[in-house]
Amino acid sequence: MRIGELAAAAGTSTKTLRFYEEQGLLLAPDRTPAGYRNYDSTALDRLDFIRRGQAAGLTLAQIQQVLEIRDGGQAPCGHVRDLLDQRLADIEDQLRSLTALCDTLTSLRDEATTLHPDTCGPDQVCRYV
Amino acid sequence: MRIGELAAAAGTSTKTLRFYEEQGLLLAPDRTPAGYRNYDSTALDRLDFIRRGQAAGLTLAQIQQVLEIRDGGQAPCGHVRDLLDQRLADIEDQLRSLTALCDTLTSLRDEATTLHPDTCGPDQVCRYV
DNA sequence: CTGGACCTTCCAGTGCAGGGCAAGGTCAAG
DNA sequence: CTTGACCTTGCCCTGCACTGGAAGGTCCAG
Repeated sequence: MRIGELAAAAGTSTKTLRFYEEQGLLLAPDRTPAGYRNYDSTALDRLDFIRRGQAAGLTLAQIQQVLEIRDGGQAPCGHVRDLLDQRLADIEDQLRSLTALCDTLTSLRDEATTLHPDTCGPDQVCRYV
Repeated sequence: MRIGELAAAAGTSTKTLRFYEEQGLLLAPDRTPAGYRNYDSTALDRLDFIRRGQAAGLTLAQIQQVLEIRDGGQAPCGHVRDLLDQRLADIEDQLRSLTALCDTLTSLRDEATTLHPDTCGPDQVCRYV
């Protein structure tokens, strides 16, 4: 399987695949005599795992760590649990601050709708913000 | 008021102030004979506005647009309303996808807690993700 | 044998919001 | 007179996940 086929199968670009290899996410595949990368089907599984990890909000560096543990022959379960816990805590923080921001913006918006524009004093930049 | 004083008063750094000036967010202040920036108190108001805009999730480029309209002598109200609307829509999207992600992660975590690590097959990278 | 699709490597840039450091000028206190 | 705190400009660096382009090699159909 050449790089273009794998990219198409995984729904990504050849650029991205070479980048992943450089970052240690994809193992360097065999090469044809001409130097072309020659992937086997496990590469696609690996890409699917990377995609699921990204969908879970992990960074490429974190995904790389998990793959490295697995490549070393160990089950990365404990590490993955820690990563998921950390992500959950981060996301709950983000949710809290986004919710607060949403409330603030909503009330700013409501003021902006009910107040007349000409009540803006020249002394302030904008009474809405 | 020199740049260090203004930075301290605004709770930011001199680097940031010079950066804002370069980006058109702060007007270029007068200079002392030695070439030092000499701010008046309106600069602090402007920085407060920038900080409020950032707190509302606007980018510096968007804040700069609002300030530019205001500097041009017009009230930026309509534009600000549009920006706030856009931000609100974006945030609601973010909230939706974060909530979904949170649910997904929570169930992944629960599986990771209840399943034994040794049920991980060697054929998959990690059954948790 | 030629054209076009594909592959290779390397270098550089994107967006956001600054941070770090160098080399030099200025000012007030001791 | 010197020390130290502050100021000036200029240039590159950060993190994240890619993306673009140049210059050249390979493979297959017509």
